[in-house]
Amino acid sequence: MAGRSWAGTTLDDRKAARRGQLVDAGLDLLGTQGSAGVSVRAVCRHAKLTERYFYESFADREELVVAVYEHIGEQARQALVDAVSDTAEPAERAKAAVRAFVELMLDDPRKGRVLLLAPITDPALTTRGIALLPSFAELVSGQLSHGDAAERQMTSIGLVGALSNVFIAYLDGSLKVSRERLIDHCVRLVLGADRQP
Amino acid sequence: MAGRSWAGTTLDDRKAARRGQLVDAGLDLLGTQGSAGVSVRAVCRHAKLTERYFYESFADREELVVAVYEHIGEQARQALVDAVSDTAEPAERAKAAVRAFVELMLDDPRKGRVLLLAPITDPALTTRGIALLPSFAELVSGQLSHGDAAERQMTSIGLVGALSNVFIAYLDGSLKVSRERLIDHCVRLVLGADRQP
DNA sequence: TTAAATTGACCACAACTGTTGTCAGGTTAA
DNA sequence: TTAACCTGACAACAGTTGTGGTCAATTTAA
Repeated sequence: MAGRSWAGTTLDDRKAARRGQLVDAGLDLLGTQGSAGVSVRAVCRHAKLTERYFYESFADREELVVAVYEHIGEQARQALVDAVSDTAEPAERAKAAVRAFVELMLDDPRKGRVLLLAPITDPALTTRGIALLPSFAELVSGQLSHGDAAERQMTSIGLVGALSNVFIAYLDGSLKVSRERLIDHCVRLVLGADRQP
Repeated sequence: MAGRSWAGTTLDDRKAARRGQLVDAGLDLLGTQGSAGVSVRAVCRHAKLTERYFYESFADREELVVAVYEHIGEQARQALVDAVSDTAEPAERAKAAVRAFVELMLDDPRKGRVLLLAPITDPALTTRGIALLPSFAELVSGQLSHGDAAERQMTSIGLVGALSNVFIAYLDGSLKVSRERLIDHCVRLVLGADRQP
């Protein structure tokens, strides 16, 4: 029986808590050491749990990685939606969205690295094409007005690449500019992505 | 004595040939299976040589990876320089450069993946900040006229990111456009990177 | 022919991986 | 207190890794 209380909490609660610890540990490792640092054993050591509990919540190493990525992805999506829902004017919306994204990543760079780097470095994510960023780009830039479908697709892909690279450079310290200038530049990228040649 | 002839060739020659085989094998693995596929043993199996000869030419797994990256980087640089040296008119130069780059990568996608993906996926490259692409961007876009140093740096980083992402999408098949449209779009990206907001 | 140099096939080591299993103890409801 | 359950620490498996070494066979210059 799952509802039976044990040590003050129910079994399901404790199981969920352990799952949370594992995801947190996964975020920590994926966000600092990258894909190679995320082994079942390392995650367990980090979460101070034994392998037993890993396989209680995840079938695979892969499943954990996906869970971490989607966990962060959901946070980012939510942050974007919140930021956008406040304002109606397009330029302001873009600015608010970019600002929300930057703040999410600067307040916790691990999240930025998971979101931007993990999908290209970890096979578990690469294979499945679980790339949330393109959908973010659509969300941010609304609908691009110029060009046909292929044109818009290229523009959107390029925009995501440009933003990612700028963020990454900022995160690893090779781009030294103020937070405000970074945001400004990214806003201009977003707004300028849809111009006639 | 190194000049002594053996089996028709000198020792140094054979050593260099083996080194070449190892680098080729490294390119093959890094360009298809990614960073994780490049282990000393896998490279040796692929090159049909034994570990002994690996350590004859490289101290580390790391050294091999760097050698592969720089090998391809040099090829790309050369292709760019050749393409640019033909024409003087800026727009034509950009077009020629982009075309040369695209052709290099399409004729051998492994090279594209090594050049674009390896520096962010392999720790041996990530750590050392061996990213040739920024210097390529400068070479391609000449000198950006607008903005101060930080502005130009952000623009350049963004441009590289945009191009990389478009290339990558093209390489893995998620972007289905003709070669000509791809080149056109990239040329517009390069030319448009340096416009006033 | 003899002695030296080169080669390739292995083997050894310790460390790590994913995954499953066992087993002694603690905690709780009955 | 007893019996059911939960927990944590391990062990075992077969595999891979980086890095080094050994040893017999081959190839050549002398």
